[in-house]
Amino acid sequence: MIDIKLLREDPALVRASQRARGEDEGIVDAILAADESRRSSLTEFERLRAEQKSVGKDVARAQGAQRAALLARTKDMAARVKELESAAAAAQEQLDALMYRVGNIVEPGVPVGGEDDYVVRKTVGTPRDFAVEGFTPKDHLELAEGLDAIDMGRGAKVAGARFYFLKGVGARLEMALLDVAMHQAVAHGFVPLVTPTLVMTDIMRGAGFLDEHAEEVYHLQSDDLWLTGTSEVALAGYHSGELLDLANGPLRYAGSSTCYRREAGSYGKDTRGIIRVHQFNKIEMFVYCDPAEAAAEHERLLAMEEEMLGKIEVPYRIIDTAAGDLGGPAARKLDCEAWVPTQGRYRELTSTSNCTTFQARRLNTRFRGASGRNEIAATLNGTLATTRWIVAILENHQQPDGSVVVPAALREHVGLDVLMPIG
RNA sequence: GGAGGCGUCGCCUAGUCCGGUCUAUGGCGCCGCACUGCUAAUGCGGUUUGGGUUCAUCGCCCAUCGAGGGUUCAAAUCCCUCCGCCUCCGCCA
Repeated sequence: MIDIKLLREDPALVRASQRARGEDEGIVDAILAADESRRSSLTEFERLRAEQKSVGKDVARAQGAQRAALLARTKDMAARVKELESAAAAAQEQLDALMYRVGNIVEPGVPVGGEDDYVVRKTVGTPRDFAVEGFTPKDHLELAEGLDAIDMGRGAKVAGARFYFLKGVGARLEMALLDVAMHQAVAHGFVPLVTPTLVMTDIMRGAGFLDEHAEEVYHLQSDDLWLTGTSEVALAGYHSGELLDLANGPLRYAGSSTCYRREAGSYGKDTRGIIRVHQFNKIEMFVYCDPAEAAAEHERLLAMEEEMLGKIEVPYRIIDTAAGDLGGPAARKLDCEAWVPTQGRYRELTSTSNCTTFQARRLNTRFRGASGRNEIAATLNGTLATTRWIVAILENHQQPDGSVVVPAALREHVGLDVLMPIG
């Protein structure tokens, strides 16, 4: 949620941000009006409540007929106070409902437009030329089946479409990848956390995952808990309601969790293999810091992702996502996309977002600012490894015989230099 | 699964049985001022967090005793639900 004071003081800024996102800018005026009515109804309530309290003290002191007279008066007043209180609460609710619909203020410099209007910041590495090498590359699933590394059929039998088993070298490869990512995180001072994957509604909403894409999230109705699509959710909730000490710099965490996504509305997209699945594993970086340091911290998270991508030795590019493609909490989002030979295009492997104070305001996460005042902290997140990385590793390191060379940095963790087809 | 105890403004703590004098007690810590070669000690004052009002300051007001409801003229205090911590019993490993 953005700061209502900012909206009051600089509505044009909020309108511009909404416009950049391709969202309703008329909501700004609706909020100003709702804020006005909230404040006037609150003032009205508070005035009568103050009177009620002071008369209540007289009641305590009064005796006999005088007391009865006061009671008659305060009885009516109590009913009126109750009305005004619920009117004020309703006005607050109305304002909140509108505020929850406003995305974070887009960071200056973010490209304007939609999904296809990203700006490529940098391209690293050169895709292999399989024509020159003299063979047609297999896609990740065909390779994995040859290696007996992924079993989609049995995944579907047991859990349905978009579920799978990682098996043998597939399982080993995933664990190695997550392990290498976690080691890197620790080496850079991140604190490892294995997080809950079920969270309460307040946390899910606070992290910003129930605003527009609630249908993307699995919900356990009988317990009213939500399955997280990323450990970002639990990590954002980790310090909710707390006053942080950031005097020694940002708090940096590396969360490890299984992630669950309903993938509603993606029928027919990426149906082959493990590119888009309902369940996968991820190492996620998460940072709490002073908002003044957030942009610099964002670059640090990106550097972490690049270091990790360097270890799997695949060509990739970095894109600056356009405003219209940002999630509500993000002020800026930078994705690293790896080259997938059989698709002839780059696919997202990591995503790092600067959420500034958007999540922390909802989750009431503050810190003691330089001025001595309590301020809302900034939060950032970024991917360090996911199951999907296997796709890029298999396809980019395949050989004509269907074997796959393990990138040097993973070899010790996998326990193999080359993954060999079975049979 | 069953029985019970507990949660107070940084930390500890009084208050809850029996509703009003709670504007939440006291200690520690912290901040300011005074005194003082310096430090310490001492004294005095301040010290939850949000919000409203105000151009702003001072101030005034509202909410806040784990969270949310309820009863009442009035709730830290009574009732209900939830969250968390602890103890015991049962069951499973």
